Amino acid sequence: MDKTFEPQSIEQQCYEKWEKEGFFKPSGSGDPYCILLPPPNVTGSLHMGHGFQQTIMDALTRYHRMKGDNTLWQVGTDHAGIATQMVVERKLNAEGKTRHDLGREDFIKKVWEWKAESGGTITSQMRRLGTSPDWSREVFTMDDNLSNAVTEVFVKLHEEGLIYRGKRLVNWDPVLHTAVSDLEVLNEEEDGHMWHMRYPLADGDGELVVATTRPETMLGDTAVAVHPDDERYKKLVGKHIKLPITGRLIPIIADDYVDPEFGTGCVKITPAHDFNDYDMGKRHNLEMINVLTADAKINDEAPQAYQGMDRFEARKKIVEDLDAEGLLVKIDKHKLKVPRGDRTNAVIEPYLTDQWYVAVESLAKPAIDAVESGEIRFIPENWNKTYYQWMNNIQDWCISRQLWWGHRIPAWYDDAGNVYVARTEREVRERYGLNETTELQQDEDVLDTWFSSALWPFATLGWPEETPELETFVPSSVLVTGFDIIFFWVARMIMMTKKFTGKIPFKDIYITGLIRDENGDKMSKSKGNVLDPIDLIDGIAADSLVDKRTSGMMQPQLAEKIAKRTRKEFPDGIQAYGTDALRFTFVSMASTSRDINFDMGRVEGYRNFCNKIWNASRFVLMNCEEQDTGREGGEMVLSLADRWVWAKFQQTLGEFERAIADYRFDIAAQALYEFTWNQFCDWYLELTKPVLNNDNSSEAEKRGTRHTLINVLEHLLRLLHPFMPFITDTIWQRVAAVSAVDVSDTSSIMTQPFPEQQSARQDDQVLADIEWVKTFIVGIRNIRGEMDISPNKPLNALLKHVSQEDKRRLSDADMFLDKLAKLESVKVLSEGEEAPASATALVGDMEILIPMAGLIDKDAELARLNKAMEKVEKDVARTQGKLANDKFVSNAPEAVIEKERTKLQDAEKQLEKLKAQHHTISAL
RNA sequence: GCGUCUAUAGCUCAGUUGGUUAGAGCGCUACCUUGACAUGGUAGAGGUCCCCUGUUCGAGUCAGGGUAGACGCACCA
Repeated sequence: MDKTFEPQSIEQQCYEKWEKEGFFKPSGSGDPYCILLPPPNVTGSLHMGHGFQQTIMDALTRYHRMKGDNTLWQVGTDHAGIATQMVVERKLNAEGKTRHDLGREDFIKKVWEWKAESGGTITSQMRRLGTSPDWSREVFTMDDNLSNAVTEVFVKLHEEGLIYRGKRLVNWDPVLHTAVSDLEVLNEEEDGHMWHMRYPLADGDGELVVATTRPETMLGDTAVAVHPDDERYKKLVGKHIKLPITGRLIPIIADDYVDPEFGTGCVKITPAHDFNDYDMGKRHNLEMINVLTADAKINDEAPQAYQGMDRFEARKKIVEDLDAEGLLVKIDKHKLKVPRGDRTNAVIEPYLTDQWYVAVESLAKPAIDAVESGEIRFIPENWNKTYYQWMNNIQDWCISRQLWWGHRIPAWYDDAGNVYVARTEREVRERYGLNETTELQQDEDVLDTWFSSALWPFATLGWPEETPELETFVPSSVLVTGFDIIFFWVARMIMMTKKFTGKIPFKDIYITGLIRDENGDKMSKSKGNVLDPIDLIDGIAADSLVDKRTSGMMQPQLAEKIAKRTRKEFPDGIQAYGTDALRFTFVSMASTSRDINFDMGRVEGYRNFCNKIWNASRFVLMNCEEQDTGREGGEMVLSLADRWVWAKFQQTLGEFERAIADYRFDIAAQALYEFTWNQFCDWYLELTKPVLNNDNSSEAEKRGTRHTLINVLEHLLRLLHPFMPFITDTIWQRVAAVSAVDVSDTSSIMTQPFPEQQSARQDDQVLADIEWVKTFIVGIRNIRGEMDISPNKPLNALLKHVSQEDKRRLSDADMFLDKLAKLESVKVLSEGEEAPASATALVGDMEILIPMAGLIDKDAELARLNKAMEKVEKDVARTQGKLANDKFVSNAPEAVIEKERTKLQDAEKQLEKLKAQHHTISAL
């Protein structure tokens, strides 16, 4: 094995083998365990959020697979209607064409071509991450079987009256020319103005002043509203306004919705361009005049002077024109929420169009019940509040999109405009008795991408066919996803899966935090702080990283700043840390918090951890390969350390499994790290050396230690495997051959069973014994460290107050003590025997004395003692205070009081010894 | 307006139902190339647990109030 761990040299071949051997498929036996991959956009490439969530899913998948569960990780990609269409359109634009030049059919062909070429990016990146989904079941949301499911669901919901078509005000993206759902609209507060405009009464008898943030919509005003009880305007209700510029007559109406305190108390009503006005228009039966085109220009409903003008241009002109006529009262500064499309960032326009909707209320009810009853569990739990809040106020879902890429709506129109819904045109004709002479046109619209995503839990498993997978893997075990798509996706899956299978889609919903940069900023192209997980795996030179961060920017003016920042942060680029280090970083960051600041220092730390595992394994192999490890039998004697490391391993295994059951991957990772580095490497490996490098050790002792070395490592690799698949499998190949593993199946650690709890190996006595050994050794090292005694200088130790148990431990562990503390001799003083002036360390009641002659400086030792006494004195004072408090003694549980008493006794004893020591030394 | 979350070492974060001296990694200091590993070892320094008031024998942990910040939903033209 190489001296340092080189991840690049092992990962690729490992993965190819796993996939080729079919290790990712469900075993077909055991309890079902299933995870659905949230399908990434087929246009996408792997970002830190994917890396994070997929590492967690893969860890769970590998863990359950090793546990013997019938484990399926269902994988697939999403056609991502808007995103994909935009990507391909942009490519066309670069060639000087638009999608309209191609026409619908050819454009869609182009998208499929693009998908065939570039759609595999994200799945190949997933492979780099070591994920182990069942690729043989990979699906795409536009595949025939999924498309059939989409059609089926649409038709069924329509039959039940839960899908309907209607002309309503929708959120219209004037750049994309499509309706979008409420969720796709982001409302950000922006600086704007409030214009106060004079609306003269038609009878010439006065005027009303209305206040608006959107003066251009006045072209579509069909009323002015006041509050019914507003004394100022009461008598005007029923009269008419002569609307400026257009000259139309519009009524003054009364409605509770108007807040008399706000603005002037008079509201212009534009039912076709404002959601509240729309509702009021319905209530009062007002005319709805649409004055905008699909790209938000003024249409020909408006006076000619404004036609064809962009809405913001028209705003300016209208304000000018009103001002010229003396109808502009004032302009105030005003903050308002501006709706923008989440894809285009264009200002969204409420727009009157025909769209398809899902009536969600009846679907929401069972979906709420499923969480309230505890059948579905959010982790962390508080996310259910977010879920309830939305579900209890859920609005009908606009599912039609005026795009070309997506599932086309299975509805057909005849020349008279009648609409027929069925699976195919032929079914329409059969069902509605239409012969071939009736011309039918399929609806031009496609469905919201989330409509098909909502079917993911059952459509991927074969629905509407009744497949065995559907039977076995619905509900799935856990959904791992971010809180940003609870409404978009999670809630809708629950509704649809309940509706169409009667079952819940998943039992647990593990909501992960959002990965941010080290300053807590969201990673974004425009901030130039994006990290690519693949760059952390492979490394990247500074120049390449700068190029990557500054190319293809929406705002090229930021490039210079980003380049500078990047060079400052990564003057030497990013090192190649390898997949296992990155994965371990992800799991160790997976605590319950909502935002996770990604810290490069941790990746480096965990890369070092990989190297530690690598080198520890080298040590083990060096001592076990071509040696007798007890594989073929033979007498074995286990040392105290051997028995201890097994006990410690058992403890760690328990902690790990508890943490995984609680989805506390950070705790699980911490347990692994701590055991591997601080116990196995720092202590156990050191403790094997006195046995193995000792001519006095018997062959049975050596065999026992080698056996323990290789087999604890073998178990440890299996324990680590779900988090660090590559390094563990690579090392395991060599370890297995020497260990007690059955050689008939050593193809991969992946297919090995997960380590099991063995009560025979739990041993509290041996744990305490080694604690004693550690305290002994650390005590001596302490003296060395603070007294500036070279670690190479052999010491002679004297022991005072040695109990029977100390004596037993001394005899069991003497070779460990001699070697690790570098002792030349250990002598037990008999009671009353005089000791020379010494530096001391305490192990319980026992005192270790290192004679000072020629070694130890008096003042240094006094300083050290003073420091120790100070600590203990503080402790004594605190504990005494507690015990002197009657209230504490009478109220606290007996166990707590007892603890305090013991503590005080120990501390007092210690203090006494330290004082005596101090006294002796001072007297020198 | 309604709701959720966060504040602990220089930095990034853990800290279970209240109960020993509040922990880890990185960084920092000193020493050490000891035959697994300098991507290492040994020893160490470093904390007003955001503030205030309570509850309690006892509060980083519970309650109330505040400060600073993040987010979601609904919104007044």
